[in-house]
Amino acid sequence: MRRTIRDVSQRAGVSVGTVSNVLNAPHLVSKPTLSKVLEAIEDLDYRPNRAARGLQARRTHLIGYRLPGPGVSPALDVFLHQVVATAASHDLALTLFSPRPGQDDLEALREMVSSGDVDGLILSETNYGDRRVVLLHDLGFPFAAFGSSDLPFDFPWVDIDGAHGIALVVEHLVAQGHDRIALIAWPEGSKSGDQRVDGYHLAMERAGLDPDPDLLIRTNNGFEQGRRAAFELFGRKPRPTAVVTVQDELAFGVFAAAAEIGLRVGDEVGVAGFDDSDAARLMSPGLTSVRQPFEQVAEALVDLLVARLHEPDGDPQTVLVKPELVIRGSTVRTPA
Amino acid sequence: MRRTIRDVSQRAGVSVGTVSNVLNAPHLVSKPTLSKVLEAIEDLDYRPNRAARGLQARRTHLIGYRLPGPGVSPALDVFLHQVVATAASHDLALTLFSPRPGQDDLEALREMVSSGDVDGLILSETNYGDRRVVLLHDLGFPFAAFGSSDLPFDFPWVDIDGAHGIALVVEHLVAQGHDRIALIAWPEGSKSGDQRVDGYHLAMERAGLDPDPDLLIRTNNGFEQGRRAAFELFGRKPRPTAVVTVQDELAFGVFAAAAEIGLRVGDEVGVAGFDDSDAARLMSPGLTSVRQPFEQVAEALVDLLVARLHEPDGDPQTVLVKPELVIRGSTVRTPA
DNA sequence: TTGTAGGCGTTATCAA
DNA sequence: TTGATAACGCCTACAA
Repeated sequence: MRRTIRDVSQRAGVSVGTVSNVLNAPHLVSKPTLSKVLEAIEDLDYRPNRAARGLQARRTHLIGYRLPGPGVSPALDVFLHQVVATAASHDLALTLFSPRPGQDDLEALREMVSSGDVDGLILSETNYGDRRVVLLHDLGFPFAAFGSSDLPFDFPWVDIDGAHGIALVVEHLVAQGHDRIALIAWPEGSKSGDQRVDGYHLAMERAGLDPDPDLLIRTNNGFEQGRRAAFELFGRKPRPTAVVTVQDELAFGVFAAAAEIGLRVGDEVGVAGFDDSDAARLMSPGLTSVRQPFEQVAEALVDLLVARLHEPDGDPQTVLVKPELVIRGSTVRTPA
Repeated sequence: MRRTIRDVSQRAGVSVGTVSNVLNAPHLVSKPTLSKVLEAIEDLDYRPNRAARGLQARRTHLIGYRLPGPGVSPALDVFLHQVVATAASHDLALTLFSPRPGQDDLEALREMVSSGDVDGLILSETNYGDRRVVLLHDLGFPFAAFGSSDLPFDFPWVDIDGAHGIALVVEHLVAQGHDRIALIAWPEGSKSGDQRVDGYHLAMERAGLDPDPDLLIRTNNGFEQGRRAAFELFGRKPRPTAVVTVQDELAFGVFAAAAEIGLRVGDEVGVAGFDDSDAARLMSPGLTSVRQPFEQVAEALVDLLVARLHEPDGDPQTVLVKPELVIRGSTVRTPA
């Protein structure tokens, strides 16, 4: 049974205004009235109606998240869980949306904004010159983005330091005695991809290693892509001693290529990935990989958005979180 | 800029009621008025405010989904995507929730219901005697459940025919010439787990094979659990020729045990899983597994819920979808 | 400290 | 076919 504030007021023998005050400004209410009203609320299992509250306050207490396409986002469950939890702690609920068939991303966004269905938005997979960010910025609509960009204005974002992640991998490999370290990366033009390549170059340089351009291959995500790239790399003379990839699935392609050539992963060639997917843990040998702290990202995104909601004109904050290296058999030689 | 229905009515030179009719009952409006109003809507980029609409109609146009804990639900991205898309086609948006820390599932549910924040709910991981289902049924609140149960009343659910899935696996193995087929299943007491065991028994019987109780091991999810169970099974005399599991990760544990013993998966022992996870595809050999059609489930769940919303007292519908066998190297002998 | 009244944006009702 | 008006449930003034 759904109760209204009026039901409560009648049961407690007070006016609706007083009940409202109990909820929103308890310090204005006398002790006895307070407890009387609280009891009535309890008895009736009353909760304020969000729609009505939102209508009056021009706030929906809802934030929106543009759901990425299937297969795009590793650990979506972890991420969403933390977004929901953090949002709840701010008395906010999360609603998901994605463009309707035939509708483009910007239109979908514009619709979210003009319908007033949400107080703010969380974007992910931000990229160079991201038009969604430009749109929301121009409209002055509160948002926070997962991923930085290269736009001529500041906006609130949270990013994972991919350069640091790849650098951790390279450092680890160097410590293992590797000196011909190859990289399988994405084609140029994605912010997160380029960050990872930068991290590779930086770490190679710091280790005093010459980053041979022949050891950098660019390709899209995928097992087969990784396999093909690995064959190419294994054909180079001298052969790379280790292959780093910007995504786990690429690394599994490298596993396959190594097996076909008869190279033992771990002992004869080091292989590392990025994402710390389930498969990385389950594979044999396990795949050394970079774990992205999605919980932290989720929490930071909501916090940044909430800050925006409260102070739309404050300076946009940004957060860069450091990923973590998970070392497994694929980069470690088994003792003889 | 957020516009109201009043802005539109003024621009079009009609009353707000007429604008509302254009939106909700266009057949009541004359052609010229209609186009005048539509133009004004277009010009102002007007969208009705969901909160206000919901307040008046006692409908929020929001449905809620209880987010399962991280790691529980394979292919959450696929599932959510389809839920969002199907919901959108019914003019419904999806909102996620999960119990606050310290709050139990039933309380969270009760809160969703009494706040009136959502029109209906989608539950997942339904089990025997599911108290959430009982609660919502007793309250008469619209919902649809992913997973059937054993309750003394009917309710709308969608389930994947796990018995059929495991039966497909067994039939496939029999066709490959296997006759000692073991099963690693979950402990008794879960509906979906017991379904899968039933499917095993049924298919064994149909194949004229004696289901040796020594070849059925019950354990919880996990790599290590699968590995231990496999060691036990491989100790039986005569040794099973194939091991079926009710979850992929268990199967990878079997892979590991086989490798340690020196048994070649595929050639010397057949192994099959359930879920068709990414890892199943990426492993070498690939893991034969049962693919669950989560898109279909998602679509059916929303459709069932919508039916409920429109006709709360109709007979609850149920949908049982058939999973699909994906055959990979783990159950196929490589030709010599 | 408590009560009353107006309005948030929409839809439904009823009269014109 | 259209327009005026009263809800829907809540919060914020302001009055008592």
